[in-house]
Amino acid sequence: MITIGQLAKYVGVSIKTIRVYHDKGLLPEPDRDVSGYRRYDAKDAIDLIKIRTLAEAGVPLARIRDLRSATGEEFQQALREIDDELTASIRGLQATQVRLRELAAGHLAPLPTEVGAHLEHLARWGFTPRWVDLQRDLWILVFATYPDRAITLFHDQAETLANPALRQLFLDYDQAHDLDADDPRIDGLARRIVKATREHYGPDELPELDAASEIPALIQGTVNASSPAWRRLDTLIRAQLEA
Amino acid sequence: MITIGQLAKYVGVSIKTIRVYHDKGLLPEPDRDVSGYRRYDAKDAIDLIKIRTLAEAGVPLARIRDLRSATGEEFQQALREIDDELTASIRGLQATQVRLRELAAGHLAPLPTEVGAHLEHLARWGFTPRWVDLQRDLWILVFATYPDRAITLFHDQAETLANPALRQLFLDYDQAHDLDADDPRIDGLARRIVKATREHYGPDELPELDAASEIPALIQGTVNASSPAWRRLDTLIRAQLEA
DNA sequence: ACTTGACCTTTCCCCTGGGGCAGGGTTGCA
DNA sequence: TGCAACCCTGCCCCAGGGGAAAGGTCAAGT
Repeated sequence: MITIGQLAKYVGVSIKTIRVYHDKGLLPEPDRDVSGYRRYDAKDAIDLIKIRTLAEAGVPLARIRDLRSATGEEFQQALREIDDELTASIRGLQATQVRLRELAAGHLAPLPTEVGAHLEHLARWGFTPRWVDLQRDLWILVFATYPDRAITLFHDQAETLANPALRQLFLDYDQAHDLDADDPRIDGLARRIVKATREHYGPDELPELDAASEIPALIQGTVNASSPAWRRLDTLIRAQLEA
Repeated sequence: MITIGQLAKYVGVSIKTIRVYHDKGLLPEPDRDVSGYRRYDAKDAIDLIKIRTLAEAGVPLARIRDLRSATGEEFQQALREIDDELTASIRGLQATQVRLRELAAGHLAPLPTEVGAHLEHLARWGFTPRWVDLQRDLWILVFATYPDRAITLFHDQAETLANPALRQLFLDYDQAHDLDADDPRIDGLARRIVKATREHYGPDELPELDAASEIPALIQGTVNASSPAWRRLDTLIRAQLEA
């Protein structure tokens, strides 16, 4: 009949852990000797080893406790479930490891240099610093979120801005920030943007809308929050494109 | 400038999680709007994504917080360490899975039938119930701990007990339980046991001693605790074998 | 016989990584 | 003007223990 300390050392857990298991009903309290010390036998040791095997598999203590009163068949079934969960969490960790390595491999780099160059272009084309900052935030987010497709999206956007007529639309969008929400010029701008969008993508497919739902609504939220006029512009454009 | 709820949804965490990260200093508290709501920008979003990547790798929040002030080189070094730890914990889970499957495969079966038969033999040979119980505990433990080697050890032991002269030594060990610790018969028994051991294994290798250090000290502890005479016997045998 | 150190007992609060609730204020939309 | 859906802070809860306090017990050495 060994003491709690010997049992703990043998199984490789702390004394505290064994007492916690008693408190939570995982391991029955053994008899005490004359001085009130707990005294354990070999059965307790193998019970404890089983409990630890399950606990190390991530099974919550309450579930291990319930398993104590399970039949053989229920127990086997539970073990299969636990095994599956274990497999899933191993897969999860492996996926995390992949992401960790992507992080290490430099996807923390703020932005490709060509994007930085493009942002400087914007200022020279007459966009406000506010707009440039917004664009920087947008591309950081897009590159963080869709590292593989971001550069394509970026080239597409850069090409659009190389066209002076289209660029003017964006300049007008930028300027609209400070208009009153009910300024009639907003309606005109919305119509022109919708028209250009339809010409660019055809009447059937509107990839920009799809892209916009993937490219974080975060940015549109930012845009809308900072100006009532922009909010109205967004509402008008969406309504006309969906019509 | 988005709200906490939008940020949470975007990154895929709970609002609570973000607030916890503020409290723990992982993510700086952003500015508040006029109504006291936190307002976030894209930088916060990518910071949060980085934090989540590390947190999902099992990195404690305190360590992630410290990483915030690390240089690029320190950060890369930390990532390598985290990667290694992740590999180790995946290995650990896989090992747990193996043990879980052993458990499911029936290593919970108390004891092979031939061991049960052997224990009944012991009683008929004149061993006390106390000795038989001790042997049962021992074999339960050995089969739980070394499932692959236990049956070999058991056959070895059964063979030894089939020899009447050697069996008498164990019977004498059993009987010695109730002697006084300073009874001279204990010294005689110790000498006979040491002699038999040397004859059985030769003078150079003493596999029983090695096995005894692997086969849980738990049992020897139990043995020693239950009788001063047995304790003395153990001490004498060890001293003479090591000499 | 006494001390010493290692062990044991109980109770209590601490930690991490959040979840959930209470009780209140704010915003947007009809 | 109402209502749902936000947001705020503060609080307690969970698992799975760690560690400290304050005391009882045991074996060894002197």
